[in-house]
Amino acid sequence: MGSRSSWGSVRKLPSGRYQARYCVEGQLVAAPTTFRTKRDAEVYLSTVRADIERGHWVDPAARQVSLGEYATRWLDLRPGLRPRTLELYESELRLHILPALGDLELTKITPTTVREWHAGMLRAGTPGRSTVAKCYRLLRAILNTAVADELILRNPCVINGAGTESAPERPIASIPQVFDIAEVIEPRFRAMVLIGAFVGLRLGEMLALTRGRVDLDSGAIRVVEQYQELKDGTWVLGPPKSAAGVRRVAIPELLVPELAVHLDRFAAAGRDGLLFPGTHGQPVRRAAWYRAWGRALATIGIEGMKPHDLRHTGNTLAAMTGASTKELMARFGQSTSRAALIYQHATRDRDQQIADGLNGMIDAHLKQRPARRPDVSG
DNA sequence: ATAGAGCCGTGAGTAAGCGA
DNA sequence: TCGCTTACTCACGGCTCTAT
Repeated sequence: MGSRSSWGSVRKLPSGRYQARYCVEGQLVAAPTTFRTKRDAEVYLSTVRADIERGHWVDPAARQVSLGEYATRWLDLRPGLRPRTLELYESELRLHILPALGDLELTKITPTTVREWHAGMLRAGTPGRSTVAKCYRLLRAILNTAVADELILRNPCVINGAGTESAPERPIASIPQVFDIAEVIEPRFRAMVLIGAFVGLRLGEMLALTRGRVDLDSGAIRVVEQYQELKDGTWVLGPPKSAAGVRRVAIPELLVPELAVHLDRFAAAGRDGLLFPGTHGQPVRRAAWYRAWGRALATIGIEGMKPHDLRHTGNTLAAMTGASTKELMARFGQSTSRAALIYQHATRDRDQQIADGLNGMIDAHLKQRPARRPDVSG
């Protein structure tokens, strides 16, 4: 006969050891281990009771769940992830997280475990810092869910700043450079360069453009979807990166004839015909575009510029026209002012140039006339 | 403003294709 | 078969949206 209270009990097993059990939500839960003395079992029960009262109780069954099992389930329960993100998470888990931590039970993962895993990657130098930060963020996200599921008390990912990545400022193509690139790039990509720079579409958005989305009469492009290319080479047509990505963007008038020529020569037939079709009717492959870009830049001797930098050009030029941040966000499909500001760094540089120019004019003016002190007496 | 989370871009390495 | 080009795969690095 064991000792009892309203919620838990201790009993002596045939082995002579003591087992503590208690009732949670109508279920009888046994302690994960047995105890040598009845007193030890009772102490255990009292700590469990205290945890329950503080809201800190964790199901002992959860202690058996390994990170590997939990991470797999975590991914399964996120059907809303975009395909590319799913691919990314799977490879981060497979390559960097699970080999090191996958066999550990959730409750065995301590801040020290995480710290050692994280420091180990940084020390090794592979993967790069950006990937390390990504892996850390994914682990933290998974363990946050484990906290919410009440499988662990707190998240052991507590390294300050480990989840953030620093992004260097990107170069910006000047208007002459944009046209230089457009001039020498494979002709089927010419319009892509111009649209990228002066309409500022994201690559996936350009790939999903069809004849029907381009209205040369009113001079506008409707962006309503984007194409993503997966590892296995399949294509996924989906919504743009954010809700703000669905938009109508006006085309600078001088670009209209360029687009007319492109439609004529390169776009697939029909209203649903892709603007930038690949050789087999599918959207043109990213790699083909990057290669063409690389060759074009090599031809004209520009270094370090990447296709996505065209979008910076478009944003920055648009900012220089005096567009407000709101207007820029609408044009470039950004949903936060922070994103818009990322693209406006060069405008601050430009402002400095303006100030410098003014300075020169004032300087020239002052040199032409005798110095006169400002009259501050009256 | 910052942290957390999600998404996209890039390029090295390798396989496949192809003409000489 | 060789040597070159193109296509493909994979893993990494960077950007940006959302929540707080």
